[in-house]
Amino acid sequence: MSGASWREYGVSGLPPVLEAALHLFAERGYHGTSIRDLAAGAGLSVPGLYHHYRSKQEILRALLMSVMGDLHERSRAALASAGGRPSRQFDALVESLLRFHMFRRPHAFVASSEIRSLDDAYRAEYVALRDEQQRMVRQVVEAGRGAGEFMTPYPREAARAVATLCVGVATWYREAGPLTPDELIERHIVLARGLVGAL
Amino acid sequence: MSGASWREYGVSGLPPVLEAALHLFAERGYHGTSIRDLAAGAGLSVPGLYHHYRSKQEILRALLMSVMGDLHERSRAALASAGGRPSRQFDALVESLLRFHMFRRPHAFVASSEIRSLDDAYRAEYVALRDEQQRMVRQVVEAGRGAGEFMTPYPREAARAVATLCVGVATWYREAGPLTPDELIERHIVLARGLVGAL
DNA sequence: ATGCTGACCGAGCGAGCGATCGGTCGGTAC
DNA sequence: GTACCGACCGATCGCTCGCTCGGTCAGCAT
Repeated sequence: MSGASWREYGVSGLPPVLEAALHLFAERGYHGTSIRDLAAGAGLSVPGLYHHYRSKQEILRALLMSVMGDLHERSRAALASAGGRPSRQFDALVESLLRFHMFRRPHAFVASSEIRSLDDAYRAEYVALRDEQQRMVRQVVEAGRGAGEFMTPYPREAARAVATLCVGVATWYREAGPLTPDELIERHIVLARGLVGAL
Repeated sequence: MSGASWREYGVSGLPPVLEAALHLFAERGYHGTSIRDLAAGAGLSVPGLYHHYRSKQEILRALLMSVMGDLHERSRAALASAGGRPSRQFDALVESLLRFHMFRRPHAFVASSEIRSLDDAYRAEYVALRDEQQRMVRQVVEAGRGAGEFMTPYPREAARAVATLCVGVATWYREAGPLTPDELIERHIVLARGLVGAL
């Protein structure tokens, strides 16, 4: 999760409690999952679980922060590996977002659907990370327009649409689908380029 | 909600209990909302609420079905009002989807985020409605490609992207935003046309 | 006047909730 | 050998959950 390439996705390396929380939250939601479900999923007793985390809320926070940290690290790595041209940066960033939302599908799904279950204090720091992510896309799109590489008349809306498109992958992607991940990525990069009016 | 034009959005006309459920579910989610919250929101006692609905689950079902029914009716009306050319049908369908996700934002949000809280039996009938909605977009895109009006090499993925784009509006749209609804709709129709390669 | 019906409510049920108490146990340090 | 530590558990706390029981009461028909 740390030194690896932004394109590589192995096991997610989450601590056992968070791994269990991930799948339970994805299936039933935070409020639909009890502390006993979490303990059973992690192979622990209820007090055993409280030995590792101070509250149910802290489990949610630790999970969301870990997921957003991973996404953020990969996005920055993708941008950094793409050289100076905005159109190349755009392709890399979109590819990275697509891969993340395919190969970390439950992670991304829980991260976006359980923001509202976070306590106010935690939510603020989380939303800051999420906005920074959005800003990365917007800045690349605006840079591309400035460089004459993207022709969209609405760079702000186009950037948001690109982000929506990538994030939306987590709602429908299935491993058993008719297309390979690489085929899907290629097609969606084409769609994303269409959104920003790439030449 | 019944005989009106697909472009018009007044008060949503939901029964009081469902109106309360809508706002509470949007804010805290189904499992995060108690039957006491619902009763208080509707100005009723707990047994008073059970006089109108047999269970909490049935309240969720009634709400989601009402929302999907409205969406479906408007989409069909939009298509029917657009004449025979696929590109006109596409514009009308996209506009209708965008309007719905702007002016019925909490409705659409709850409908998409609380599917998993529906019991299996109810979920099946709901998903059927949702798939039919998706199919309407796909058929228009494929018809447009067949008629030589859309040039996308990936009609299936483009159709899904258009639907994702429209549905995504419900996650970020705010009345207080810098653009008027009509401006937003115009820009997003341009983006959607870009996705399908409209001429 | 009586009886019926639809719309409600106060009180409270058993079950399950998140969280905590006071432990036990296998290791490591000295 | 003994003192300590992190990792964990059985039992149980006070509370809230979805739901129900046994009513009340206004309005209307007979």
